[in-house]
Amino acid sequence: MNAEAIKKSLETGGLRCTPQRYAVMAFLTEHNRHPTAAEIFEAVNRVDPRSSRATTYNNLRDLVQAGLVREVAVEGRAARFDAKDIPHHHFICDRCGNVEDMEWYDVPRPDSGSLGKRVLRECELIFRGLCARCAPRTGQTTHAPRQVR
Amino acid sequence: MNAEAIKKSLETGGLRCTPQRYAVMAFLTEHNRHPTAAEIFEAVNRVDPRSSRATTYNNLRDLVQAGLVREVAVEGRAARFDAKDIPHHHFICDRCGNVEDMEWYDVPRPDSGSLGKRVLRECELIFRGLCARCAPRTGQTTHAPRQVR
DNA sequence: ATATCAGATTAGATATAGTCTAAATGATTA
DNA sequence: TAATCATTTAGACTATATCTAATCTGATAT
Repeated sequence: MNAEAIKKSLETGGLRCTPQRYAVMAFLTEHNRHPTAAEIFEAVNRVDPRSSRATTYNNLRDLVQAGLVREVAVEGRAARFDAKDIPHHHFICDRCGNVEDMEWYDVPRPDSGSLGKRVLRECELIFRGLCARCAPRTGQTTHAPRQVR
Repeated sequence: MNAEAIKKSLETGGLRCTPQRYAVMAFLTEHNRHPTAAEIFEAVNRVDPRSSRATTYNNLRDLVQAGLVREVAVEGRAARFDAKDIPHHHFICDRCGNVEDMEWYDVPRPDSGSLGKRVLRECELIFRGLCARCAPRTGQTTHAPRQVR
């Protein structure tokens, strides 16, 4: 996503394209490593324009509300963020907590009976297990049932 | 799940059945409202045996590690817990953050190609939208893209 | 050009959620 | 009984995120 596209997507989302907001969005589109708010704050402050911690959080919240960014809550760890450009699912590592993108495929929706009066917005598939780096290692995971075998 | 069954499931998970641990597990099997750690702490302290905050957290972590309890991270809110007795998916309300059980159905797994060297433990389906209580109301959601229509 | 004003940014205080520590207690084994 | 290990506890501490009140910015109106 280039500068113009980012600018446009912000405006489409009803958000003014401020330097700080742009920096957050640009960082997220350039890195699909699902950074935490703290990492984003650090990253955008390594270069101008600077941005305070509060602003980073404010902008992340605005971007999530506008539907441009997704917030991924991870058990026992800081939330992670990623640009919602290409649809995808997530793989969360039991051991290191890293979030990785997984190829998207359609998810069967629940039938309207079990949905009741609820209004469904999206179906999200989360895979859990050990990531490629953690799989070869042994030892205990931090946030998952112990591995039975 | 009766007292004996809870006791047994703890022991199967390699956990001693202490009064405090039992109280946490019993509360979770009796209430499928996905309480937070704070709510569980409060609940088990309304009756004997009392349990400190640290113990409540310790026991929740032990129960999760033993695979008896599931921890559900919710964006911007405290984690929620539920007994893993009957398999089910989750519906998380954009507005109030409540977690509700949804009828379980089999999820198509990713093909081994996209999985790579990762080791898959489970596939979790999360539905998002507005719960039955929030759906009729208007106004802004806290942690979700604004509703376009 | 200047005034106005809503939105945005800021530093730092505050709140919330969860973990850690060290001591005491309780259960199990030798 | 003595030794050992797991568990519990109160309260300190850490991490994550939000709030506050002052200031700044830039668009629009005058």
